Amino acid sequence: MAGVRAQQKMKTRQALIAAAFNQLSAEHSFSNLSLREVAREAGIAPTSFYRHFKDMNELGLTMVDEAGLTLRQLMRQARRRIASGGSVISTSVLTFMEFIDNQPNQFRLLLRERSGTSKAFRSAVAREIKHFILELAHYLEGETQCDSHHAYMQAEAMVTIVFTSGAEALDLEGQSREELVERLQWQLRYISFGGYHYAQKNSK
Amino acid sequence: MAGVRAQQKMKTRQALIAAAFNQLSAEHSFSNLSLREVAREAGIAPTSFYRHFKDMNELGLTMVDEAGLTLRQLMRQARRRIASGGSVISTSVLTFMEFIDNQPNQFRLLLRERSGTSKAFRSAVAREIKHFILELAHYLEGETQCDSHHAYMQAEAMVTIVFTSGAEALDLEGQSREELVERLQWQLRYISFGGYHYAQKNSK
DNA sequence: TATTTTAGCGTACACTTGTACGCTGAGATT
DNA sequence: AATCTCAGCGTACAAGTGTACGCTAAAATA
Repeated sequence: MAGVRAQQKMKTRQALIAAAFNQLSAEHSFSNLSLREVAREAGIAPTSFYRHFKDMNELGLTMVDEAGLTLRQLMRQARRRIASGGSVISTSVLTFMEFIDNQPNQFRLLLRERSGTSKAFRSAVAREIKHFILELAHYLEGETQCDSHHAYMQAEAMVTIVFTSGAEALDLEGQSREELVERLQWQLRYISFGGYHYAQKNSK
Repeated sequence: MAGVRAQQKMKTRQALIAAAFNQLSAEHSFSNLSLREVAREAGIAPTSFYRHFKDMNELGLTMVDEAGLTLRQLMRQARRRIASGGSVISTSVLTFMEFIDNQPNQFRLLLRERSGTSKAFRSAVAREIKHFILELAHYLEGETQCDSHHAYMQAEAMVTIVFTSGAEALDLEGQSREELVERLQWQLRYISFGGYHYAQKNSK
């Protein structure tokens, strides 16, 4: 019961996903990908694509899931680093920047399809980002004892800013990138401080 | 010297631009547009397109400029409203939401091409948004006497959040949209308050 | 061992795309 | 009035697209 067959199928399925991610770049978004080119890079005939996915859309949604998974692993990693004594803000930012450097195409997918042309994609990405926000909100709530609604809004604002800065970071290197990170950290402090203030005020 | 000729040319040029904007929608982004379809809607032969633009790219950049212009007019309008006694935050948010309702496709263009597949587009959009940020930063600097670097970072964070909320607003209506606006306003208050605090602290 | 299942292939087809090329006729210029 | 300019057209083509259909061989099942 080795399942030689199923194993091989999984392998080319992964090859398709890998090929698709690989064809994403600064100049190539998901909607630019063609079934035929993806199949070609994965080493199968165009028509064999359908043995794995009904559609390019189905492939894409799978890719969003994969990127979401990476994002969650990232969060866990950041939490570990913070727990072992890192500054919250700079550790989080650093971790996120590593994500962008290591998996730029996963990030690009989330970034672009968040406001892309398919509602299914937009919802899928929104769902992944919401996980991210909720995690952060939960953390903030525990840490600062503010009410949960304020914690959520604070987390949402932070994630928004981190994401957008990530997008800009994709086009930058070296000095100007460090400046970006610096700005981002200040902006997070603004939100943190302001959020703390209003949450306190409101809880009275 | 009526310039009948030039006048007519301008007219079909505008028809092309209008057709292109019209074909943008939630399900259709600029890179999905085809030269032929745009020409068809504008009522000219595909090959006549080249009498006006070298490229679809050139058309697109023109469209970004136009959207940027709208954005600047918007700012002026918001300033007038504030000057005549409106709350800064709620007036700004309201004005921006009007933009999204009135010119959703101009907004979509800026939103998507900001992280799109053409560097030229990304830079063009970034330039327009930078105007927006600088205007706001200037206003904040004058209003709160904080140092200009902090004012800039504050403005940048605000614009980022407003833009992203705008993107979400495109998919929402009624109740949930009002909730979004409510959240957005809180988030802006966070930044405003936090920004004020750090700017003060730093200027000593 | 005989039978069924299925991942992958090749061919074929109907479309759509961008754009090269040369023509025309109505304004502009002289 | 004679000439020039040029916005718009029609034809044509090569390239690329998604996918329907039927085949094959190897793995799975009986």
